Amino acid sequence: MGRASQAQAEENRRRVVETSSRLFREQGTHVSVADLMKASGLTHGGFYKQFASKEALIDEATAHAFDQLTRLRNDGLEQHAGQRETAQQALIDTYLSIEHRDSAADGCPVAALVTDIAREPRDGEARRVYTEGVDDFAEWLATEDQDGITRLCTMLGALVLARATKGSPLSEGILTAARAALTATS
Amino acid sequence: MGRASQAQAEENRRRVVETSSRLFREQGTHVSVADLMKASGLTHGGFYKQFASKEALIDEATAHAFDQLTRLRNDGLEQHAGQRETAQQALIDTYLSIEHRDSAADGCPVAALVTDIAREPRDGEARRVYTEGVDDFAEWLATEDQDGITRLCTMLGALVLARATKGSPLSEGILTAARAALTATS
DNA sequence: TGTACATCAGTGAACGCGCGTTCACTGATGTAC
DNA sequence: TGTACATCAGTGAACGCGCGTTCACTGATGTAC
Repeated sequence: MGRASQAQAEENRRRVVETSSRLFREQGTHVSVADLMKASGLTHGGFYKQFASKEALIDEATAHAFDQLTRLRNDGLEQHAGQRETAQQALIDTYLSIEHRDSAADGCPVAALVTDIAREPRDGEARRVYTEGVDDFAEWLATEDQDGITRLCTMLGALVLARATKGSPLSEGILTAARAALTATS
Repeated sequence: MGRASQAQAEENRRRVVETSSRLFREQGTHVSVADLMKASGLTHGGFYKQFASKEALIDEATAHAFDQLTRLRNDGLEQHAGQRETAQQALIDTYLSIEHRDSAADGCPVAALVTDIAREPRDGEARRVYTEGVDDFAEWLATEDQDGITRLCTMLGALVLARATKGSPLSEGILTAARAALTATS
């Protein structure tokens, strides 16, 4: 193989963060370094040329997922010409869709990482980024009638419950009920 | 050591299920067989005299946690002399308390196991028990004005989010906001 | 611009360790007479 | 009721395997002249 160019190395590093961000959301942060590297098209030996530890990658991948979430929300606002409530309603419908339930890898990191983050070290970077992400999301979801935190709790609760009960008709029922509740009150 | 009596063996088995049910809720189902046995006061070698596999123990421990939850709800109803809405409100306040946030081991399995169950095999016993448990809980929480599923989503979402953001003031804010929302609408 | 050589991204094998599971063994328990 | 012996719950060492991390090596890349 030999040495990769600086541009190639940078591109490889980006791909590892991107891939890990997806696999962590899909399967949890227990995914092994070897699997993450293989999914990125590399061998696992080179991992420590790019990252100090697996923990450091978890921090970066978490930040990456939250950047994506912020971008997605901003795009939504722009698409609805700055109409806050319309953009919120559109995001809620997407959030509580069967597609989102079935593709955690591309989905909301607040929901996908909630348990893994609760078990991360209290002073870690991943937790800091996560908490900040929850705060931002709640602010974005707020209406005149209801605070955004409660709406986020209902959305996230519905999504993780629908994932845990997938295979039973209850799963779709959860999404439908939460969608109805979050449409009626806004 | 030598052979334990039938009564002792039964008692040991019960203790392993009980201990595992707590540790799984606190730390997830990744807790090792050796740790579970040690926490139950036994050595890990004897595990397979009592259980077919770790998977089988997860099934039993999940069922045990849900039995406990059902009992707790029934006790609540009894304590409030069958007054449904009063019992519901009392449970909601306990559910969204800092004590519940900080003691997942004794707490609600719907919240504690939500991610682990989503990653369990689709046709497993643990998933079946979990889904049934969600259904029962939702039914118990229903009011004339609101379906129980949405209330459960908000409660569970708030609890897991409060756990993931623990250490930040946001964590207490989440519990307070959800408590207010679930008191206003009932 | 062309040549000589130091750098270092990526490889693949290895490290100690903990996992779920198996097994030969122990000796008090439970049973048959 | 007392004795002889088969049973089997629990022990502790071992199994193959995958984990996070380390390291000697390769050879194209980047740099100094």
